[in-house]
Amino acid sequence: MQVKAGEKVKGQRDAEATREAILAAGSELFARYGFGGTTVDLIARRAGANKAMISYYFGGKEGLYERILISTFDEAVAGLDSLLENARPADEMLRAFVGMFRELTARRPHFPAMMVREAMSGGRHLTERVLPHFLEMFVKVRRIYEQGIEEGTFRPVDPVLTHLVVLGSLLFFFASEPMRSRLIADGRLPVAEAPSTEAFIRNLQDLIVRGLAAAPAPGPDVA
Amino acid sequence: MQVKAGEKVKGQRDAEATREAILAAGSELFARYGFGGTTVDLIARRAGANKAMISYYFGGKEGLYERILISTFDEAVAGLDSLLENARPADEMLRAFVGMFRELTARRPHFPAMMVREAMSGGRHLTERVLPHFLEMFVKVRRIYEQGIEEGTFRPVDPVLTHLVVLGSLLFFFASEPMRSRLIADGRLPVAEAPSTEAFIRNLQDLIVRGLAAAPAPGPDVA
DNA sequence: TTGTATTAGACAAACGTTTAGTTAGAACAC
DNA sequence: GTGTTCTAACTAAACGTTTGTCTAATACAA
Repeated sequence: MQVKAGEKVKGQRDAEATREAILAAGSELFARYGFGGTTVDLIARRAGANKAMISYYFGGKEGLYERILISTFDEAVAGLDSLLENARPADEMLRAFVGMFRELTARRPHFPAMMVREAMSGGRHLTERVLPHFLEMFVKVRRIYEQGIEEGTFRPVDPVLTHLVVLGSLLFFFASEPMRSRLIADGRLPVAEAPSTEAFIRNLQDLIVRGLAAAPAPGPDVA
Repeated sequence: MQVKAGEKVKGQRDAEATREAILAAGSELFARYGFGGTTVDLIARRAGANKAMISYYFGGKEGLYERILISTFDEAVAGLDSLLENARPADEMLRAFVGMFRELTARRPHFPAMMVREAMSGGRHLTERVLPHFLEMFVKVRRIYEQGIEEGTFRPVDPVLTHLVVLGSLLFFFASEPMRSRLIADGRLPVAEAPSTEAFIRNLQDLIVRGLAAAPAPGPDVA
């Protein structure tokens, strides 16, 4: 992708490209197999680099993992910030949040699995440097639900519990993509191709907004 | 828990108890840290057994993992079967499914994390012996949505996409328990104690049934 | 004694990291 | 330009550790 040139004196072939290749390979493998389920050897091979380069550039396997975690979560926080800038009715905000999440995963396909893994392990690798970014994300979304209840758009539900439903749906859908594509490739599922991401997103948006509605039922469109 | 006694000749102290202890320790650690993130040494220590016992009883680490997977999924299938025996309106069935899932996790606390891990890895350990049980589960739940649409209780939604929302919510809620309890223990969350499971289940049931309703809005009770 | 249960230790393979050395571009002197 | 020096980029090999499994010996109930 984008290589910051000129900034540093280039030693040999393409320093930044190697870094990026390692980051990409690491993201993919860590997301899929977890920290313990991946070897630096495999990461290096997929990146087309020598495995010593991982220590050289990132200070080791742990350093690489943490770097990937931070940059991934940071991007999520940035997406949320731009979303919350201009206030709108809560139901629109909620739809926008789901849409934003979808765009985020288009740029960072491994964000959901990384987040789920951290959630399951109790944040084994969520160091003091990452945790604040992580928590920030949670607090910000919560405001959407509280606003919806205040303005009367939503029923008086528990914001935290409701957010867990939305977030869980999104995370699981994207994180479980490997399973779906494997089952479909093996012909073990009755469908010919994977469900479209767009259809899932629309389905979730409608389901949640309808489920939260204080009034009988709104409805921009029915799927 | 329950020890099947008398079935086999007991050699020394308590053969079955050792097996059970290993199974329990393995379930907990595999669920939390994954297959690669756990060592047989740790499992053995937590089970109070010698690590050679894992090979002795289960044919090694992989054998133990697979055994845990199978028995866990089998219990889920059994729970579903008993649920689908007596037909009721689809919205009731859906509430019952969510409730059944909750009871299942009470008996098998590590089922959600195990399932999520398999989904993320593309079923790395889902061998030919486990897969059928896994798929059976999916097909059975799908019927609930199809029935609801047929009988007019639900809007005409995509059954697979909708099920992904429900399942994802449930799996993530239970699988992410380690993260929540850690954050609360560290005082990093504004709440004093973890949200109650019952509250989450009720919240999800109401949200989904309302979100799927064809008619304006039913509602046994509002949380 | 017989057979199951259990253990400590040995073992090779796999792993992450370090090291020593090589390559090649850039900077400088002339 | 030419030659020299310097340094970042990179590699292959080695290292020490960890890991899962296997072995030989032991404990004990039947």
